[in-house]
Amino acid sequence: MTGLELDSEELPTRERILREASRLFGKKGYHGTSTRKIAEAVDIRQPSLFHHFPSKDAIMAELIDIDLDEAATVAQAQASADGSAALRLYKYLIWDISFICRCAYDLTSVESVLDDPVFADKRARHQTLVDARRSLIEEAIDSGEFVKVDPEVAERAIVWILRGDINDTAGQAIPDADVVADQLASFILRALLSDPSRLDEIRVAAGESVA
Amino acid sequence: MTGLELDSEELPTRERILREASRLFGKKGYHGTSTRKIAEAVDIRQPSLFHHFPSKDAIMAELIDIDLDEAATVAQAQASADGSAALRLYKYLIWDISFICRCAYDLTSVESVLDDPVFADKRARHQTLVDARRSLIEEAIDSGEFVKVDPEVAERAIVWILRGDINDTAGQAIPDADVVADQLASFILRALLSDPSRLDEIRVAAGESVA
DNA sequence: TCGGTAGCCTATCGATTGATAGGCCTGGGG
DNA sequence: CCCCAGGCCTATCAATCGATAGGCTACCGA
Repeated sequence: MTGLELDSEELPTRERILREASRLFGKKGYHGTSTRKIAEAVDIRQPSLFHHFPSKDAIMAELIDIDLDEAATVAQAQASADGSAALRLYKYLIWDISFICRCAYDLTSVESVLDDPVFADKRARHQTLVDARRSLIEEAIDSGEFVKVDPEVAERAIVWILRGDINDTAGQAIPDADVVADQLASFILRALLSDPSRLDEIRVAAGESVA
Repeated sequence: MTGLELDSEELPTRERILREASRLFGKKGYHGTSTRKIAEAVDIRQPSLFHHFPSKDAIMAELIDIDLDEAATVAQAQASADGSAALRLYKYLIWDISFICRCAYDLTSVESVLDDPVFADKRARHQTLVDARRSLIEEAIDSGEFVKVDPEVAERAIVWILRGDINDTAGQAIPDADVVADQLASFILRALLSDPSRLDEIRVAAGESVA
C-alpha cells in the first residue's frame, strides 16, 4: 500500500491533472479534449497546467508509460517462464484486467494514439508487449493446448476484449476487479482451449500461484 | 450489384469525401482530423467540402448511419426470429463481420463518437442494435445453449471483438472476408457454448440458410 | 442564344487551440 | 529581516479550427 488513501481534493495538483486528463481523454478522445477542459476539471486556470507538464503531449506520454510499463513487464515475464502456456496466458490476463480495473486512470485513449508520430518513441515498448502476448498464444497453439486458430485472429480478439474492459471500467476503481478479471479471462480461455474442461484446473492453478 | 465498380479517381467527389474522411477519422480520430486534411486527401480545396456536406459533423453523421442502419436491421431480424438463439447470434455475427470487411468505409470512429452530444440523435438507433444483440445473448444463456455467464460481460467481449475487426480491417476490402468472419464468429461461439462440439453443426446450419 | 445551376476556386471570418510572458502571493532558510 | 523558489494567476500570442462570401467556369434545357 502506498499510504495515499487521500481524498481526491487533497491529492497533489499534478496527480489530479493526470486523473482528470485521463478521464477526459477516455471520454472525448485525446484531440477532442482541450487543455482548458482539463484545467476546468482540476479547477485551476489553463496556463497553470504548464507548471506541471511541459505540454499536453507530455500528459498523454505519462499515461502511456503508466499503461505500458507494468503490462509489458508482466507479459514478458510470463512469456519467458516455464510450464503450461495456457496457464501463463491466463495469469497474464488476470493480472492485466485487474490492473485495468484498479487503475486510478482511464487508459482508454492510450492505444488509440500509439500510431500517432508524436508518440513514436513509445512504440518499441508497446511492441515488446505485443510480441510477448503473441509468443504465449503461439506456444499454446503449437503445443496443442489451444485449438488450431490463426494466432493473428486470436490475439486481435484478446487485445480488443482487454481494450473494451479498459473503456468500460477504467478510472472507476471497480470493487470486484477479481470477479471481472476471472470472467473475461475465462471467456478467452474457453474460446481457445482444445479441451475446455481444463479451464477449472487452470483457474485453480493460477489461484494457488498467486496465494 | 450497383454497377459502380469505378476506379477510385472516377468516383463522384461526394463519395470520395466519405471514403477519405472515414479513413482519416479511423486513423487519427474524428477530432484529430481537420477538414483541410480531408480536402487534401480528396485533392480539392477545403471550402469545397461544404458544397457536398453542410458541416464536418454531417460527414460523420452519414458514416454513422451507414454503420448502424443495416446492422440494426439484421440484428433485430435475428433477435425476433425463431429457432436456436446460438445459431441466430452466429448468423448475425457472420453478417456483421462480413459487412465490416467488405465495407468501403473505415467505420472505426463511429462507436467512439456516439457518446458525443452532437450525435445524440443517432443514439436511439444504436440502442436498438445493442438491445437486439443483448436479447440474443440472454436467450441463448437462458435456454442453456450458452454457459451461465454474465450477459454484460459476454456482450462487451463480443462488441469489442467486432470493433477490433473494424479497426484492423476496415476500408481495405478484405478479399477473404468469409474466412475472417467464420474465424471470429467461431471464437465467440466457442467461448459461450455449453457444448462446444455443437459449433460445427451451427456453422453448417448457418451456411445452408445462406446458400 | 441565354439563364441558371453545379462545382470548384480564392479570400477571409470569428472562435478555439496549445503555449508563453510576466506579475502576485506564500512559506521556508539564511 | 530579506531572498527566492514554487505555484498560481491574468493577459496575450501565433496557429489552426470549421465555416461563409462571392467570383469563375462548364454544362444543360428552353
